[in-house]
Amino acid sequence: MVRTVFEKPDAIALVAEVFRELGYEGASMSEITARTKLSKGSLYHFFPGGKEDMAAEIMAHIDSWFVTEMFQPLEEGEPRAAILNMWETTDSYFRSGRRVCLIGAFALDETRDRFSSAIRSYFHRWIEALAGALKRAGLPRLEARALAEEAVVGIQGALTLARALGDETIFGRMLERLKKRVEAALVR
Amino acid sequence: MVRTVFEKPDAIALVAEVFRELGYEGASMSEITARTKLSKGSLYHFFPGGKEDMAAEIMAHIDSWFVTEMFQPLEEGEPRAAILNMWETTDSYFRSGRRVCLIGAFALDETRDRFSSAIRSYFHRWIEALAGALKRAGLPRLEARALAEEAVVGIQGALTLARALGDETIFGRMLERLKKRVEAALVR
DNA sequence: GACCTTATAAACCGATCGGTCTATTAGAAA
DNA sequence: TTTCTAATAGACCGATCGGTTTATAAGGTC
Repeated sequence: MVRTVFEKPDAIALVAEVFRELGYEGASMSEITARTKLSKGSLYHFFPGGKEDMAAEIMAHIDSWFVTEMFQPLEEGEPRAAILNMWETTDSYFRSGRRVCLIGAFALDETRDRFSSAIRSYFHRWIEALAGALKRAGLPRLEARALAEEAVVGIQGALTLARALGDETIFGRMLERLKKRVEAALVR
Repeated sequence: MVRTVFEKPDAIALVAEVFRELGYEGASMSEITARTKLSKGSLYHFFPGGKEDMAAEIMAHIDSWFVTEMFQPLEEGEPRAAILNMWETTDSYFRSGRRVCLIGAFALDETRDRFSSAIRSYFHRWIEALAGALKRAGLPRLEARALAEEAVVGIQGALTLARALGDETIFGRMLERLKKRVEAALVR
């Protein structure tokens, strides 16, 4: 009998993709084992707390990825470069809109109540980090805040519509518009 | 024993609210009976096809509501008035962001595959209707198309973030921004 | 009041749910 | 090579799933 041995980071990434595709309730243990090829034994070995544990670890993993790749550069780095990096990172992470935002999806149904603080802090930090960078790049505080909010809203909305319409181009168009708007505000 | 007698439109509205709160997979029959006070007998009387039937009827109901209240005015009425009506209707329908867009939520997980054509046509018609009104109000075709897309994207994104952040004000702010942007484009 | 259609209640069904448990294997350490 | 721990496989569990069925009550029509 051939057995594949996984390590926890791989398990997190594999299970994450199933939650992304099926949602929290839709991702049954049998679907998770079928799609990831991880047996129940493996899953409960890595995630003793079951589904809720999996989701929590996945969200923490996503959050820390965004912190290092996007939020910290926005918070601490050269603001204009960090903002340009954000557009790039967003486009590649969400695969030009073909990939769902798991944290955004969790926010919509009752799953939100289980993970409300993780969900809230993810989006809050994203908006605040971007607003901070915009301010350091020269925008007045209120304008920076509004523009940051609008960008994160636009990204989430575009992800929803990309899937709803089955349209591979809408996400890129929206990202381009947001980028132009930010650049226009900065040169003004 | 006291029995309450329902009619189908009431049943649709009650079940819709449960799907909205729990999502398609999360809305189990036991949760639906508990929250709506409709027994299984009643539910399968009104919806012989079960959950899938319920969801399909609910989406059709929502769609036809939007057609009469928003899309047809945008398509046939005086464009500026219809657009103003759209902001109002959107704000009140989504209860200033406290209410989830069920069709948008269905688009995110595998539920989309069951109802893909209904989901696609709802958003497609919304964008096209708004783009048409903007064009009739004087905007060039491409600009009207882009602005319409941006408005629907912004509404969906604001709904996601309103729930994610537990913020009752973000939806109104976003709607106001979109409205301003449309008006600015029209007077230009 | 008799009759009939529509709607309701709840017991019941097999299938699947999330989760537990035991036995076994892979692979690093000595 | 022996030993030990981390990882895997899958049978098994009670609870809940979506759905069916039977019996009964509501409420309009005559």
